[in-house]
Amino acid sequence: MSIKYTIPRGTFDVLPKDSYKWEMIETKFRHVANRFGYKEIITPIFEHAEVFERSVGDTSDIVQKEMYRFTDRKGRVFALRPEGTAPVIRSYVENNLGQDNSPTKLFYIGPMFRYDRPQAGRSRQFSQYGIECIGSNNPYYDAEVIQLFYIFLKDIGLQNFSVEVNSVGCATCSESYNQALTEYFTPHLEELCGDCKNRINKNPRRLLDCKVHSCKAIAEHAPLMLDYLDEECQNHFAQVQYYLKLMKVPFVVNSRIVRGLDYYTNTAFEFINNNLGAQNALGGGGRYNKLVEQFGGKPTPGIGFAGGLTRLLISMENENLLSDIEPAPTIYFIAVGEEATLLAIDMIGWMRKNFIHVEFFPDKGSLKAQLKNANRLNARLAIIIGEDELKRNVFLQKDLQTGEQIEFNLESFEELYLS
RNA sequence: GUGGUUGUAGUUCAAUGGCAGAGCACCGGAUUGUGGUUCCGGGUGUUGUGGGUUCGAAUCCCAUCAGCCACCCCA
Repeated sequence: MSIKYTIPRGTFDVLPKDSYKWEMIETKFRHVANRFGYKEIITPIFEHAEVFERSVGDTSDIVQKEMYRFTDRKGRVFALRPEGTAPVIRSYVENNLGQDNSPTKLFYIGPMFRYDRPQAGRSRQFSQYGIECIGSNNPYYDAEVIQLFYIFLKDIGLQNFSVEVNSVGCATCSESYNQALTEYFTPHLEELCGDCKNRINKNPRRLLDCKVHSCKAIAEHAPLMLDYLDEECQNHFAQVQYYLKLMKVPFVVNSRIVRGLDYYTNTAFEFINNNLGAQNALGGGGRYNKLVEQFGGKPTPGIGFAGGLTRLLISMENENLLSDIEPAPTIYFIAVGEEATLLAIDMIGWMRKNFIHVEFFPDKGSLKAQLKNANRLNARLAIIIGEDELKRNVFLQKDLQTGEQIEFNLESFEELYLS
């Protein structure tokens, strides 16, 4: 008896027709990151659960509802990583990466896991690419991080997205702002939705984000974070914008950006693509000046972003950036008869050693079927060797675009294909 | 976690409770050794899964799984 297995909910296989697109995007990202001086870091897919609980915030949805937690044989509690920053900071501190004075620039690409109801652009295992710049509070780096993301998307050819920036302030302005918000919303308490009634004390900032109409109307006139920044934070934000203009990165200030992870301070930003539907964020990030300390390192500022690979692919598909780039073979080899096949195996081995993309299907059937297949694979040339050619010590090379067919001596084979 | 919606061939989709079909793709032939165009032929299926109602279920009912959409959350 055989059982048919199915893939776990909210996951997907990246099939050959798509995997080369993934690879292409990853390669482009690596190139851009390298150009900016970022180096790749690869951390495990699971960590001690505490790594996330303490940094992402133990009241956040990610930790409370969405983390894949498990216990190993010795009772240690681990979690599949729901995001990339915390592991990088853990590694930064654990390995003392901040030795030289300049900021440490790291990037990563890999799968993340969150237990959530699947939807377009949202799955339980998803791939993120991201960078972290650790060791400087210079607003230049805030701008540089945003610039890198921007250049990466432009590099890939994406047109339709916008950059939104905000500042959520440091701990001090954050506190006075939260207070102002609570004061503003409390008189309206009865008009708010149930969720917002709960949120008002826990995290009043979330009320700004609520999609319920009545709440939205009230929130419209709520005090703005930007008005509660202290002088230092105001300055910082102004300089970030100044540098962004200098870098010619178009952006808008959106004072409503509220990041879902607790560790953000000062600069917060999102890259939005409105063709994506409800899950419209291509990526986002911000500054986290207290995070390294939280992990037991000495006080060190940092900033970074993370983007979703699948969402990027969806956006690119929408803008038709992914057609016709599947790699096609240079040569399709056809051998007819046993003796010719033996010779073919030898010749094909030589070609592959010499970096030529050769396709060969010894059991494909008739010459007709073989050529049909060559055509489907979009091969440039076909090499044909049958009994007749073998006798005369030659092989046929057919140009599959023009149909032109030339006969070559077998001896000239290596010389012909060396260039 | 909540609400809505969909599930039929490889794929896109048809089929009043009454023989499960079409386009594309695929395979074979016309041409026994020459592709892309053309012509001829071939349906490749556990109707997501499991129950129930019925003489009879792709169709109605229940459950379940999965996709999609929105909430939520965020990448």
